[in-house]
Amino acid sequence: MEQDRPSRTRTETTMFDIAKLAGVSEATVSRALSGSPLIAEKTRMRVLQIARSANYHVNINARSLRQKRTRSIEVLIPLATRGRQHMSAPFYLDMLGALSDALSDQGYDLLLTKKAPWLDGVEKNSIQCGRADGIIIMGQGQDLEALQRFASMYPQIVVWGGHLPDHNYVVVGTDNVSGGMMATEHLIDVGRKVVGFVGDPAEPEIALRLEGYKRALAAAGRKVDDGIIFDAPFDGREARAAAERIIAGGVNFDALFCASDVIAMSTMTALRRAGFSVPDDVAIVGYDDIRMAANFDPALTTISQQIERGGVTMVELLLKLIDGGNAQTTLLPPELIVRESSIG
Amino acid sequence: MEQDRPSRTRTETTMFDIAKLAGVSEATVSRALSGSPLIAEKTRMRVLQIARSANYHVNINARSLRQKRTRSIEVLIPLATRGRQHMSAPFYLDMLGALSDALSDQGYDLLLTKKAPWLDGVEKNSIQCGRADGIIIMGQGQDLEALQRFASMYPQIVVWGGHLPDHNYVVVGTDNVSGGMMATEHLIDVGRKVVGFVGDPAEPEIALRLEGYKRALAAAGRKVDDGIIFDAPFDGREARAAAERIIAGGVNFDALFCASDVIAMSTMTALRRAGFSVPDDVAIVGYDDIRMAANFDPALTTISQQIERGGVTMVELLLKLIDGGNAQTTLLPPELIVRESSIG
DNA sequence: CTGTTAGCGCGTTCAA
DNA sequence: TTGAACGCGCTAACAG
Repeated sequence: MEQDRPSRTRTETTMFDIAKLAGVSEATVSRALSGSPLIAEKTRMRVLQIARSANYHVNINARSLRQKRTRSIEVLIPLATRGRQHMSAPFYLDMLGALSDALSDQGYDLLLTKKAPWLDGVEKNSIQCGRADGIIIMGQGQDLEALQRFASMYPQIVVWGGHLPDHNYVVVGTDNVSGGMMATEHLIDVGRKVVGFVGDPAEPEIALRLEGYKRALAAAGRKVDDGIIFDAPFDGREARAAAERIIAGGVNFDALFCASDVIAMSTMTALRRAGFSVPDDVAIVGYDDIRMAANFDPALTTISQQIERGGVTMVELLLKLIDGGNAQTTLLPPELIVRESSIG
Repeated sequence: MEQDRPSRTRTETTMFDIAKLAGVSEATVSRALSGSPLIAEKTRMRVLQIARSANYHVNINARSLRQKRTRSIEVLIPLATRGRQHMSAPFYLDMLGALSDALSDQGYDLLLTKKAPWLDGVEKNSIQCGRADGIIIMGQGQDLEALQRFASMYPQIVVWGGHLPDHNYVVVGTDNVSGGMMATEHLIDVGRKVVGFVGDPAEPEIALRLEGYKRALAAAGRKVDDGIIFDAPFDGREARAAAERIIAGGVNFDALFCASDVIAMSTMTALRRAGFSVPDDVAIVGYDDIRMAANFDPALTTISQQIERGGVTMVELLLKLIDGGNAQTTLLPPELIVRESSIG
């Protein structure tokens, strides 16, 4: 009935085999391996010993089917499919590492998917297929309504993103308004007179950073000048070209708050090529604190998001939701990392 | 017996429900949904219609258990757990994107794991647990024997890495020797007199690039000078410090072939800070062609690895192995991308 | 503490 | 072309 695949020589050993070897029932083997208290320590040791020497491993599918729980979590990352990259790809990838650690610490597997599920309606969603117990979504994306619809059907989700009014899902993220304020205040504090902004506010998190920027200006008694708010949408590849366009339009600013480190680095490169010095002519602050930021020249002043803590928090809240508990949207405090690109 | 978790209101609909709704047997529903030819087209349409409107999805665990096939592949990435990062992290992450696309094109899911399994012996290996049908391992790591042992137990693996003699597993990778030669020849061609090397040959791929470097020097009739082969092991964070140490030791070279783009960028930054110009004083060639390479200042000359094609190839070969077929180790040709860091 | 029993949801045989 | 029956490998309930 089942033909062995040619490449697989060994027959799968099953719990039945171990039970026979140990002279006990399958149930006892199951209990021994799952750490149940309902078993004599002596029996457990013997079964464990036999299982190990037979190189036996519990079949995960059977276990998941039986328990109706997969112990795996799907992580959705908004990396574009070919070529084009999300502006904050390095940040998301660092976060992926943090999530991998946090999930593995909790005994969960990580199922990685690049597509945003709400783009396809609810088809192929891994919770309903019984493939995952919950979903972590990196970034709210640009169709907030679709995300709301999705969340209303599948409550076991946690979203990394910005704290918007009236969302029906749990959000974990940095306090972007506060981060935007910190960056802008810092540029004002170091004596800059005309502080511009670079970023695409179509992304909710970026819009909040822009809001922080405006508030900081207002608090300093300065006028918001739309002429130096550069909101042309662009991804990582286009960042450099966009920066060049900005410069070509005239450098009528002496500081820029860039809404991501990738934008900041591209802008710095474009500025230097155009003959401007960073930070002498233009001071720069980025956002994210990606690994490269500290090694750039000049080292990039930026707003750090607590990646590791963010990953741990998302996992913690999601597991709470899966257990039927409540979870609160959580904003982590951003931190200003002063390096060289803003002082001097 | 099974208590519903509080958070899950809706009862899971099963194939039985669809069968009842459609007035057919479960077997018929199964056939309709799996595209079996053993079914009347009219019946299939009706069942499909009903399944869709009931928002029904086949339970993946039950299917996997029955078919002994999970349609998912585990991908192992050598990202360090906390803090320290692998030298070529950006490259591996781009490759992860390519793998995700390639697997999804073939209808496979991607299970992401950071740990190398052979470090733990064969425990927790996802093939044996029935969680994945095969494994893609990014990088051979430094314990080649352990990898060999692992491969001998689980033939369904494909490894990204260097083509070493006598490996018992399928390798996909760039021809690193040839890549190393191209980089070095290029530096010689642009007139550089003293070409050094930076990289840690404990990593097999790096060792092969170093081999290419040496061959190119020999072919040009030059002596290999160990004094300018800098092989201190370091990861992304330490790259900058290492570069500073190299410079502090005296810049008795006018070109460096850096075994990764991350190393190259850190080295360029360190050189510039020490008052040297790139490429005027020291020409630089990197390896990987990560996204940032083109946007650096100066834009980085580098050896491009065909990431997308590499991902597709690995998936293709692995699926062949899983089907019981044969697969050959495959080396893809590297390509020299000339930018600014090496000419001028 | 242990064994027996039942069934998770599905795909595949075999018989009709 | 369809249905009935079975079992994939495991764990939870129940009885002892």
